[in-house]
Amino acid sequence: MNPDSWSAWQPLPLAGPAPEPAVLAETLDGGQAFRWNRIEGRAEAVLQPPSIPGRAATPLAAAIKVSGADRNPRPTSLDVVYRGQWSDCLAEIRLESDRIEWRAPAAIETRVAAAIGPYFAAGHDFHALADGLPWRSDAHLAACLQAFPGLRLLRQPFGETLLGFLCSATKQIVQIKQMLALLAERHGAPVATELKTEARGQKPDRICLSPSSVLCPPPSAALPTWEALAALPEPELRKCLLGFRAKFIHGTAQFLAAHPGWLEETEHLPYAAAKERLCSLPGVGEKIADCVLLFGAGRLEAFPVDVWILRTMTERYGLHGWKPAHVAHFGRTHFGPLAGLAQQYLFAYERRQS
DNA sequence: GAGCAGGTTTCCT
DNA sequence: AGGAAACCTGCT
Repeated sequence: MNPDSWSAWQPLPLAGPAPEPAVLAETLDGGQAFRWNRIEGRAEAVLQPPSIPGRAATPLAAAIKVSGADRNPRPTSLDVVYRGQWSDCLAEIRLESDRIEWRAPAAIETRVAAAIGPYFAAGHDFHALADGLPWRSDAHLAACLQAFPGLRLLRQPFGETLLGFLCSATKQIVQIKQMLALLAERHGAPVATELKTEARGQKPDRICLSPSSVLCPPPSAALPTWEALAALPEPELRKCLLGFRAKFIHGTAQFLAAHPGWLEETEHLPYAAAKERLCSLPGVGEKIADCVLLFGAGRLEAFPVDVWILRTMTERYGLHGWKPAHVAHFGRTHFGPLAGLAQQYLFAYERRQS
């Protein structure tokens, strides 16, 4: 077996409807997670355009599609591949017409196979869950649900989610991704060193980051553990573009190092208790705590209020002049125990508008 | 070159 | 309690 190779593509069975490309993009790269990047479509994908049911691909149509793909970077569904990482896993995801497929470096395939289902909360049918939201009496919510069919919440590793959102204060997604990539590259453990061999020997995939990116090589290191972060002096952290967040991350790392097991206990506490504990960490307020619990602990009652949600609730729900804390309370009572799921749809919708 | 960005903390009234 | 200002830094 060649350790440099990738496993075969295999289906990722997710409960609920398959997302369309834009919805998959929103799920992986829309602010829940910061470690997914769209990579260039592969030759194999371009040469095998999907046969769309009901629209048989004539040779001419196929030829047009292929030549069009050559000139035009706009991807067809099979061209779209995302590469992402979490804990000590690295995987690629692509969208078939009716399902999601994944693959991993062959050397870590077993590990990824065991972890990818939980990461995607594969057993949760979010579409069915969303039916329990008050969309029947809330026209805007109904529009948001309809606009993003197949949108999912991820269930990321708790500690990594905390790190990601500690980086998020007044930063855009691209910049957060840069910080985390830098942290991983400089202070994280390599995930699949075999890949580096492959990347050197063959043509590496291009990483697509919106602005001219700091990140040319595809990331292949895990994020640093909190233990590793605790061993770093704060100036070292500042070198990773963290700015004033470095102090918070340093402080949190010191606290966690002094309280073994604290993070894992927090992860399994009920929502209110977990949130209270998270908010006691330096740099963690209500918003970040809710994000960590929603995206890193599966607490669907968490209702993070960021500027997008604030805008939504102000403009579309008429809550002019409300403070974030009041908006959060309104959201939890109006949307109920799945408020966090509603939040994700509202968030995606609002972002698309601008 | 000034202003701003998916937030929290601190310092005010 | 509630409302500014400060905190870093890279990008437009």
